[in-house]
Amino acid sequence: MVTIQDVAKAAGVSPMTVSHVINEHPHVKASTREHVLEVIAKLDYRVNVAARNLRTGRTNTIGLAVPEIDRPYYGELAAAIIRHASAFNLHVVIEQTGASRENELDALALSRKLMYDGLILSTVGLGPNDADLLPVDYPVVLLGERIFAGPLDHVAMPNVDGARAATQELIDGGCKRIAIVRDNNASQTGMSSLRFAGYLDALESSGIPFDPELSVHVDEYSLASGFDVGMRLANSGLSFDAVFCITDILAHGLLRAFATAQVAVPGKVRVIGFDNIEQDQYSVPSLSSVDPNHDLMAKTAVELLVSRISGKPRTDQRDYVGSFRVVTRESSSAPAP
Amino acid sequence: MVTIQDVAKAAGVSPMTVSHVINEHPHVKASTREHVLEVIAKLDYRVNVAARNLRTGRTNTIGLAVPEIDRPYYGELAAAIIRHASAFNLHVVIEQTGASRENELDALALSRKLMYDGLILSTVGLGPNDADLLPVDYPVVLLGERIFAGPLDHVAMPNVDGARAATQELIDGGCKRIAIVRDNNASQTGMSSLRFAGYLDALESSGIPFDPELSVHVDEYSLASGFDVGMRLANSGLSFDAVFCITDILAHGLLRAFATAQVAVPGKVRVIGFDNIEQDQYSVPSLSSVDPNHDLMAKTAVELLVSRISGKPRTDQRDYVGSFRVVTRESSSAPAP
DNA sequence: CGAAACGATGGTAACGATACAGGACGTCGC
DNA sequence: GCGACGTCCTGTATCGTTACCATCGTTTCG
Repeated sequence: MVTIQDVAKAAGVSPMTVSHVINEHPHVKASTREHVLEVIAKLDYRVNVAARNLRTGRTNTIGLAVPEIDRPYYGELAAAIIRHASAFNLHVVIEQTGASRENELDALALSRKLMYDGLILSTVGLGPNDADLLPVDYPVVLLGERIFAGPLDHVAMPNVDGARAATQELIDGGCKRIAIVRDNNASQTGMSSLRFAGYLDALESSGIPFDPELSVHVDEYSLASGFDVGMRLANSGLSFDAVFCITDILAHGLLRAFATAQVAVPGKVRVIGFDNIEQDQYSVPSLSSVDPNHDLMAKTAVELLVSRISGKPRTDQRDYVGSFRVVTRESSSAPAP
Repeated sequence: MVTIQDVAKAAGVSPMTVSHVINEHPHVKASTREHVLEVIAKLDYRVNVAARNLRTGRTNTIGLAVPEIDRPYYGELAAAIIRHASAFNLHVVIEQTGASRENELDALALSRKLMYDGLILSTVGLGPNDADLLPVDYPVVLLGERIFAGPLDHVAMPNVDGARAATQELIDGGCKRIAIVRDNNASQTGMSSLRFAGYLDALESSGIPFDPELSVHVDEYSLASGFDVGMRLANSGLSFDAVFCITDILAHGLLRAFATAQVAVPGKVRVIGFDNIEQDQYSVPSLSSVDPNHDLMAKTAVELLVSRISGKPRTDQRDYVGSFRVVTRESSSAPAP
């Protein structure tokens, strides 16, 4: 392996000068720089990142812990985060936590092994009781719900407002019996509860009573669960004229179930989701949704993390709650005559 | 920061003993181990990964370079690779190359900076002329086409056979005018050409003449392109009774276009894709596809890479070509009476 | 009973880069 | 003419860990 020493020797300068050239420090004569660069090219020298990391105490790498990277929502988020991180010369390591509490904590532990300069953690499994386990002295940005009282930076979706607007969209379409599909996590702080709260809000302000029978539950956010719940609803004998799925992936599973069960959407039942994943535009029918502006969330999270990494003191814990807009598509529109 | 020295001092042993404990070396008395572990826990000591990397020359991290992580195919692949890599205690850094040649080369360069122990490279942008740029002395597994003559390990999909089988599925369904949607990359070695070859094969062995008008092209593999091409086909006035899309993502865009243009699938036109992404089961209509067994490919790629990393000489460059099966769903089945 | 083998521990020297401090030289201002 | 400052370059001392080898008991076995 060719080291910085070898380059220095071959170029007739000190290792420090080579280092200065590599790191684009000023105060290196143009001719020297050229020459060193030539030698670097000739010897095919590559910096040893491990050595640099050890010396500088930085890795230029951040961790991104998400439940599963093959869910479209997280895929799109990860893509955006990687893109924004690369603007700061940061690499991104993806940890799949499978929404398990242990794995989320593992990701944190890794960060603190100095493997990452910081961590963006999409919490799903952690609960309020885990607040103590979170490091205060380490750059972490939580993406998702504000579960903790602790002083951590936080980028959240407009869950309550978005869900209220989604429900309102259905109400505005004349629907009165609006089912909601959510997960059965009892936590009061999770996404599910927040979106449920928005749904209740919207019902209440329109004077529509909430029917507990119309709140149906899934175990996980997947197409398969959405399909199951769609089938259950279709065959339940319940009367309903709309469904709000708290994530798009559930909605797509449910749409498929309704197609199979011959429940016309939007003819008989209107459907709306949340997340505005790309697929929404291309399903049959296309899916109305709440667009939380992934890209901006990703950008915000990265910037927040970068500012922590570069040493901003944690005195001012910051919360960012994104904006949203409702995107109306076929699934919640009046059917063509 | 608490170092191994601090632990050693506090435990009354040498740093080496602590190191042995951490790395689970044998020949440490159980009581000593216990005690050291206690001290580690008490001091909240964490290994400094950078120092370890420097000393051992390994990072326990591999790179995965894919065009875009938010495409379902790559998302599913990445999820599988991360899962399999973690069985070897390897972390995965994802680089998005955007299918550009430069970025693919960059990913390689990073690897050689010893940032990664090895690289799984999903080539799309590189061409046969770039063979020289590929390192022979570095663990790399190519995922995708065998573009290079060079001695690199390689995990490929059964492109030709899979495409032949997909086309045959349509022929078996009685179709005679079968369109193909592929990209307009002229390279003879790329996925597009291979799948096209399989398509031609199938036509020929059934004595169906190939009509160049039925070969339509896209710029990229995306829902949007699939939609465009679907619209173009629907409005082209061409007569066709089936479409083979060389990736599922194109097929889903196309299905949506056909829904919009009121081209009945499978009633009027049958459609089949390639990749068998999860979404295929849940679209309306559900999409027939060729399943290349992602998970096995991911497993193979990781294992191949691991064997190179652990020093197997590169004398026996290995090619692995996966198996496949055709999954028949609504889009290529006789419509319900 | 002595030699060999083994189990448990520790000393030393890197791994390859950069932080820091400082030296040599030239230029500028007054 | 002389100090002050800026430019360009270099020597030294680590960063925290593990590889390698040595050491010292203790056990085993012929």
